[in-house]
Amino acid sequence: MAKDTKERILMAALDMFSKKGYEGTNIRELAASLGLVKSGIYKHYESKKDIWNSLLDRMIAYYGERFGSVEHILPVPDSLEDFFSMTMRMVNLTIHVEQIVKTRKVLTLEQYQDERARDLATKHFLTGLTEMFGRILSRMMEKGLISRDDPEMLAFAYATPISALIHLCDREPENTEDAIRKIEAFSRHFIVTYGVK
Amino acid sequence: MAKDTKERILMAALDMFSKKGYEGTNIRELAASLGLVKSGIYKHYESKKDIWNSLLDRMIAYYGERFGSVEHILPVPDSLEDFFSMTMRMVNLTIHVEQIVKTRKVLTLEQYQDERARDLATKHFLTGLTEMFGRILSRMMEKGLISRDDPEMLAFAYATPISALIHLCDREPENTEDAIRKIEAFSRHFIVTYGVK
DNA sequence: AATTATAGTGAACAAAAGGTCACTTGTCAA
DNA sequence: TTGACAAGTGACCTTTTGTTCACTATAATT
Repeated sequence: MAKDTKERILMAALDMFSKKGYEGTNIRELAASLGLVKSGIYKHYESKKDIWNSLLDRMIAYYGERFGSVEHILPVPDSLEDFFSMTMRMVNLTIHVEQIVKTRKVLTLEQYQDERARDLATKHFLTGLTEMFGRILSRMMEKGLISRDDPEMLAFAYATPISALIHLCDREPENTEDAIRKIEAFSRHFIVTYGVK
Repeated sequence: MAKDTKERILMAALDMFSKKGYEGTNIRELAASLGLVKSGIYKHYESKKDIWNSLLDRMIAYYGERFGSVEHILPVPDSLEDFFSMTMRMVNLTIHVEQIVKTRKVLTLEQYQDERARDLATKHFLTGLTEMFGRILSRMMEKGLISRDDPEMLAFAYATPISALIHLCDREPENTEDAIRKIEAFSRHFIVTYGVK
């Protein structure tokens, strides 16, 4: 009689939704993966949709924690090398933390069905990363590390190729190492192009 | 008693799959959207999976036609302005031709379920565009329009931001105009950065 | 004109889906 | 010790799902 069953259901749902999508997920299997029977689920959630909405609530809240409070520890790199390694640290995190990977997959699968998923997808895949790099690059320009340019445009040009390769890792996990090397190469190329020597 | 029912089923399936995904699509609705009853479908396809596989066959064949035969009319721009307008023409096509949009959506939704969809997704979203721009940029470097650099890297840096905004249009069609303006701005910025004045 | 293949219908079916409910069991408070 | 409550079970219900099949009507073939 675990008290954390409600939480475990949410995590199992994230797992199944990220693999089979909302429609492809069935409650029996979900319950079985937790070692209980389907009716047990309904002691914690009213319906399948309720699980879904709770999961989305969670994802939105989590996203707000990490990216929402913008100035939430924003270490400005003090060298181009620092900028590079900071990028790679972030990339490795985003690629290897299971929960983040699953979140991206779920948003990918449900973006056309659920409006909140749609909005969160845009943040995750586009505006979030871009805004973050926008602030960083802007500071780096002030510091003279990056040549003066439109920081938003540079951030977009930096974030989206990286995002594309992160998506590739989600789709083809067996090619993760290749993708990471490509991100490294891209980052270095970006620094050569826009960095101040 | 239309002879082209088989074809119409495929197009209706593309439409529904792109909206609701494979699992979310049901045969009754699919049949109804064509003005016939569900059992009629089975006169043309053995099963739902058969429809899906036929659709994938079609998408793969179509992709091969457009991108596969690489040198299939590859007009090399003879000015930077030409490169820009060529980009925008391609973008407008890819964003506004319904069938292409639906194909992207289907691949997005089924990329984790079906291996062929997965492979095609990578081509559509990443390698296809990149290879194409790689060839173009390589020629432009030879012509002295673009500064000498790694053409593959430049192509990647050019294709993926555009691809990200195409995805945005699929997700948020109401923001299509904004996205197109952003692509224009990005393309111009790219040309300023790498173009030879 | 007779026949045959093709396209489509409607009823029926088995399996799987989400969900409900009466019931048991273990935990904690009074 | 007792009572209340939360957590979990198993049987059951309804709907929806993909699929089949006997049958009809039309178009093409002999």
